[in-house]
Amino acid sequence: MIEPSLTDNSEYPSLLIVDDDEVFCDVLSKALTKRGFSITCAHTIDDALSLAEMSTPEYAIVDLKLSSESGLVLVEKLRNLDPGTRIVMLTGYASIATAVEAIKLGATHYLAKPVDADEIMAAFERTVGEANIPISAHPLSVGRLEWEYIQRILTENDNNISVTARILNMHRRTLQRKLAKRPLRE
Amino acid sequence: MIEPSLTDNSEYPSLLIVDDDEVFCDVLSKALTKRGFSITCAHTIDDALSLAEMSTPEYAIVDLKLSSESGLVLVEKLRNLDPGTRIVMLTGYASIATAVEAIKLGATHYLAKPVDADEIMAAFERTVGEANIPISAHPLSVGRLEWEYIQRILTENDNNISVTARILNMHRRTLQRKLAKRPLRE
DNA sequence: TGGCTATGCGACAAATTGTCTCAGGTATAA
DNA sequence: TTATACCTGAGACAATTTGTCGCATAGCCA
Repeated sequence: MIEPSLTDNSEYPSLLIVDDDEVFCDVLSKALTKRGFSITCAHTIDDALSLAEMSTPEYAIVDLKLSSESGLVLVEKLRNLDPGTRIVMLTGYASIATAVEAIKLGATHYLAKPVDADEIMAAFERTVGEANIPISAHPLSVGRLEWEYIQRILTENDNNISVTARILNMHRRTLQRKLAKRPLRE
Repeated sequence: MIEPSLTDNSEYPSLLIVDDDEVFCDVLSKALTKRGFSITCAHTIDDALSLAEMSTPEYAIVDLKLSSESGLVLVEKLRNLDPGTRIVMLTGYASIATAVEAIKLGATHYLAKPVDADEIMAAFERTVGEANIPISAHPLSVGRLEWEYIQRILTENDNNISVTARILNMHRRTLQRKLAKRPLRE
């Protein structure tokens, strides 16, 4: 569903939110409007593209897991439309593999849900280097390691679950279930 | 310690390995020499820079956690010396935040240890989008990966099972049982 | 000796996997 | 169009693996 903002021609910077979770879009939309953005929401890649082609947004927030297709392709297309667009990729299924891919495709930043509006704002502002990232003292938990590894093989194989399961010598049903679960925090 | 390769002027592509773990450097060095690279190793950022300034490497493998400083600054500097250098960042303490930063600084890829030489090779080759050519020989099965990882953390902690279990966020009883089982092949 | 921690292992419940099975989807070749 | 060959999500149920407790033993240190 396309929901053009009522303040399209405003002086406020335009920001496109793309997420299939409508509730999430609404909440985020309100929070960012209050912070001075002119918000537009889209719930599918096609809608997002239509909107962006009409008027390329200055900022964009894209969810990685959009129904069928990956939000990654949208990042690439938005970038092609306007290399100046600042894009933050958001996802509840964060992994190093997709983060690497997102940044290489031109995303400005990559954040794991849950996030709040302030973190997103900070992500838009940030430039390389000025962040002093603590090198985590602790190694990944085995569960997390497994998640990262699976994600890596999965992206290397075009997100083909069957192939990945075979490569990993793991039952497809099991892979399905692991992927359905959110990655454990930490 | 600076260890210039004996085949500096060879026809082989030059590859600089920067990791403070000497054993790891040696092992990796041998594996990559066999694959046709002219390897040089450095264990500190300063050494790495000295070497790179003398002759910028075509490829580089940089560990994130180098003694005091972060390997991230090295990525940036190597890139400044020669934007064409392909850099893979490696780390036993992977996190999404550092992965994002590494890629933004110009790293070609970011991998969590344990990795094998083939995976690193694949990372060098890969470019955005065209990703999936690697009929990677045989990535480790998740079970095998877990075993390798557990062994590493275990030795890093003096073979203390209780401590390792806590770090890995895994029940001690479970770790006991996993260790009791022999490592599954493949 | 008491306090603290590590270790091995038995037992049972809780959770995760392996298997099998269906019911679509999506290509491609005949 | 039909056939063939994949891929995918999901239900159901048994087989395994984990999480949890508990307990006895052992080393260390004040």
